[in-house]
Order: sequence, then structure tokens, then C-alpha cells
Amino acid sequence: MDRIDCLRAFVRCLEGGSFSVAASELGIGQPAVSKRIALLESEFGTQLFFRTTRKLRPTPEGHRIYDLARQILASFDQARVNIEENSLRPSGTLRVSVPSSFGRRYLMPVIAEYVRAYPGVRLDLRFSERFVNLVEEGVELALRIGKLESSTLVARRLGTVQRYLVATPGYLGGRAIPRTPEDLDAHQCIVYSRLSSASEWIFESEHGRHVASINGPLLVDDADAMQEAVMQHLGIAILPEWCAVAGLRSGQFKNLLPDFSIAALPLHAVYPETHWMSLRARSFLDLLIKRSGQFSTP
Amino acid sequence: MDRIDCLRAFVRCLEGGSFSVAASELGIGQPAVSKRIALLESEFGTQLFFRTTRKLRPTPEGHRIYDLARQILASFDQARVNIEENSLRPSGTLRVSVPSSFGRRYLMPVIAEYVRAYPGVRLDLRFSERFVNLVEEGVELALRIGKLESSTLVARRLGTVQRYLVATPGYLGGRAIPRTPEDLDAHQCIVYSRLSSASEWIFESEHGRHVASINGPLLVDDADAMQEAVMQHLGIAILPEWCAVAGLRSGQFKNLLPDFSIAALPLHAVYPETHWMSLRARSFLDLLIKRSGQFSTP
DNA sequence: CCCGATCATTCCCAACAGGAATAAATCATA
DNA sequence: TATGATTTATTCCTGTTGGGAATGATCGGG
Repeated sequence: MDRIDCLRAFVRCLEGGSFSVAASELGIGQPAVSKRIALLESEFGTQLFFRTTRKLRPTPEGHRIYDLARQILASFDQARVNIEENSLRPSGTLRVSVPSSFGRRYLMPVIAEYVRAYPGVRLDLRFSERFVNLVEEGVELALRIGKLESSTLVARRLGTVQRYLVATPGYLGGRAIPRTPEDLDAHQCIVYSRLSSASEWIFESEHGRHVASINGPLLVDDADAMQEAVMQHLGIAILPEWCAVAGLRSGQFKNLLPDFSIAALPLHAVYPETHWMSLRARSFLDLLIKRSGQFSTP
Repeated sequence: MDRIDCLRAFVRCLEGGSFSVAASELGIGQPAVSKRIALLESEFGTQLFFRTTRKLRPTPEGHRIYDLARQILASFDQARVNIEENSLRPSGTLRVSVPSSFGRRYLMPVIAEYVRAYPGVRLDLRFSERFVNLVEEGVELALRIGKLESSTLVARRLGTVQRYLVATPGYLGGRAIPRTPEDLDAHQCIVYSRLSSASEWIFESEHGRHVASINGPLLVDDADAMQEAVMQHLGIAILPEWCAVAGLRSGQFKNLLPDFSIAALPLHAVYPETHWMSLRARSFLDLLIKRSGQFSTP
């Protein structure tokens, strides 16, 4: 028997002066009220009402309990209201894990829109290339680029990230421009260390699959840093589109092996499976989905 | 499911950082804890913990609920303690209904003893000749003299009140002293109006039962007033022993018809039947029983 | 003295809480 | 990579219990 309900019944009885009235107010039968009061009385080991079939008068103990019951019910209802009113409008702290360079480049407009739309939410952006443990860090939503490791997380695909093999004319000057993946063997390759394919790059062409084994001198775990390294003429790298496009358009970067395609990477939002996804996370995800067209540069 | 217990489980989980630990602390199984948290989550419509099998971290809503839950549990436990500590020692207001003159004469020593013994109790003595409605007036215990009307009250016999037919020499002077009940017809009889036998007095002798019909000019509903009337030489009255004895001993009163006995009246303590008689009432009743020997003058 | 109102009790049924067993997941370690 | 230990979720089963209808008892009024 729910003691909150018992206390509620008790309060109604005391205020209404009758078990039957309280019963109909509570939408239950009169026997239920009798039992709830009886249960409270045995719970506290004391009588709460002097009562006959006609009169109902609280005992001194009843009066004492009444005050405390009001307090308890107020706290409980406050808890409910507190939560409910905050579930009409997103609120609380929403912690989101975002790949650093992707986030900085593509996400900021969405972030701005979200922050403006939901002023009740405190957004805690965690930029990181790592696949953080969501639960441990209290992260409700994460964006992830690349093939997902199997997990219990729910994944929602948001888009696709194209990648380009690029280098600067400054680096290429004097070197033989690669025509096939195999030619990369003779080049300085800058490797993104977080992908599983760190030691080999895979290309597809009409003739099938080509695997180039890489022995570059530089491993980096940040796309922006990799782009910077390319701009410093340090070598050839596979850059995600948001790092490559500007340079390609301006002519700073040359797109190498244009006839060989590099597998695009999927972009996912992932989150723990739960019966009760918070509204703040839900609305963030919805906004991500709505704006997912912006996550690539046509 | 008791939401108080659910909140308790929730608090233990948050503080202990684990469902299992909370379960063993609460002396229940781990599945029970899982279910209680799940119930709270559906109650509030929000997730309370980010959790995997290894980590447990409260959500923002969980934190908010935590504070309120602590408050609720504190109130509840306070209610319990409040009541329990007051049921070790009698406390509260004990309202007792007492026949006026009997109470003033015989009860005061017991009252004094009770008040000294149980300083936590506020004793609310209601002197009245009426048989008050206990529940309506919030009276937990009543002393009643005379035959009890049938009722649902529990009655505990405390003793017997002897009655005497008395008058003053001052009244009798010049009149014929009654020798038989029938002689009372020629006398001024002072009648106690509360007894059912208001219009006739009944005597017993070795020859059987005698009924004297009374036509006194004075009806009184207070024994002390009746005694006073006798002392004013207004007539003959049946006085309870505590009103009669002093006068009889001092010679102020003459005991009439000594060969005819007047039915003694029973003295009862009555109280509503209840599963949870308060300790204050219980101890008062116990004291009454222990001291019931004082309720007559040998 | 009967009638209406009210509370307590009984009885029955559906719902549910609780535990054991099991599944699933996570993390550490070999 | 595989295994084991630990922890939570789920399932299934059973005993308990909450709830209502019906009934009984009591009170107060006409």
C-alpha cells in the first residue's frame, strides 16, 4: 500500500470530515479509505481519528501527523510539478560529445540555434575525438564519425562525410604526382591515428579495391591539425571534407587520385537506449536531424 | 508499490552508487530495486540515472528529485519518530469526562497523582453530569455513575457508590420521622433529576421491594447542590456516599429508613472501543483501577 | 421505530511486489 | 582475443494485497 496515497487519504478525511467524502474525492471506494487509515494507524501505532459512523475527529496524534503529512505531500507534489514543468520545456544540463574539428566547423550554427530556442537548457559541449563512455561522463548524446563499434547505444544516422586525398603544390613540387594508390608508398603520408585503418589506406576504383600500406612519419589525432600539417607541405593526407573543401576550391590543395574513391564515413548521433529520453536531448537530436543537410559542403 | 520505499531506494542508490549495494542495505533483492527505480522514473516521466551495468550517475532530474526525496523521507521519518517517542511516554491532550461532584470529591487525588506521574500529558477534565457523546467531544475516557445505557462503548467497572436517604434534624424537627418508604409521601423530597428513577424511589427490605412515589418540590441535577439543599433543611434526599458521609458522621445528617436499602450505583469508566487506545488514556485508566479503592468512604 | 447515512468487515478477484533464474553488458585480466 | 567477475534488466512464478461489492453495525433524525 502506497503510504503517500494513505497520507493523502488521511488529509482528505481530516479536511472533509468524512471517509465517504474523501473516498469520492479521491475517486476510490469507501472501504479503501477505511483500510488506508487503518494502515496508517498501524504504521504509527496510534489512533488517528476518534470516530463513529457520524462523527470524525482527529486525535492529538492525528493533528500532529496532519501537519507532517501536508508537508510530505507538498514535497512530493512539488517534486512532481518540478519535474513535469521542466518536461514541458527542455531544461537541465545537456552534455554532448562532439568530434572536435567537425564540431567547430559544422555544428556551431546548430548549437547557436539550439541555445536560442531552448534558453532553459545549459549546454555542456565536450569536444573530443575520443569515443567517450557516455554513461560514465554523463553525456546524453554524442556525434560520431566513422564506423560504429558495436555497442548498446542507439545510433541515428545524420549524414555522410566525404574524404579527399590532398596535398599542396608546395609539397608535390619536384615529386612524382601519384597516379595509383601504390605510388603513395613513395610519399610522406600524414595519418589520422584514430581510425582503425591507420596503417593502410583503402581505395576503390572501377578495377576494384586497392590497399596502400602507409608509412608516414606523422600521426595525428585531430583533423584540423592534419589539415595544418598539409598546409605546411608536410605530406599527403586524407582529409574530411570540411578540412579539404576550402583548400581545394582555392587551389591551395590538390585533389590526388581523383579516379580512386575513398570510402566516405558515416556521421551518427548516438545515445544510450532508455525508456525516458530527456526532452533536452530529444530536441537537440531533432534539431540535428532537421539541420543534417548542413553537415556537408556541396 | 510504496512510493516512500521507492524514494528510499532511490536515495540509497544515488548515495551508494549501485543498485545491488542499495538492495542489500535495504534488505531486498536487486530486482526489487531495479523495479522501484523504474517505477519512480515512470512516475515522474523522466530518467533518474544514466546507468550501465557498471556505472550509475544521476541525471539532472535525478539530482533535483534527490533533494526533494531527502526532504520527504526526513518528514516521514520525523512523523514516525514524533509519534513513536510520544508513545513511549504518554503525551498529548487527554480529555476526560467526569461527574461533577464525584470528581471534585474523589478524583482529585488521582488526578494529582496522574499529572505528577505523566508530565507530558495535558489533562482536560470536563466536569459534567451529562453522559456526553465521547467521540463528538473528543473525550477519550469518561466516568459514569449509574446503570449504563447500552452502547458500543467499552465499560470497566471501578466500584460501587452507596446511597443514603438523609435529612437534617432541622428539617425533621416537628415532622414525623418516616418509618417506611410509604411515609415519604408526606415529606419534601429532593430529587436528583438525572436518574431514570426520578419520580420514584425504590427500597429493598427483608419484606421485599418498596416503591415510594415522590412529589418533592425540588429537582436538582447536581449532587453537591442537593447536599446543600438538605443542609438548608429543604427536605429529604438520596445522597451518594461522598455527599452524605461527612454529614452523617458529624450528626448534621440523619440516616433515614436504615432498615431499607437503596440500590447502590455502579461506577464505570467507559471509552470507545479502538484498536489503538492511546497510552495516556490507558495509563489513566490503569491508575483509576489501581486507586479504585479510594472511590468510597468506608 | 423506521430510515438514511456512515463506517467496519468480509469475501472475492485481479494486480502486483518480490525473488530465483537467466540474459545481457561492461570491465578487468590473462 | 578470450575469459571471468560483476552488475543491471528481464522473465517467470508465486504469495500477497489492494480494491470494490455486498453486508453488517451503528448513529442520528423524523
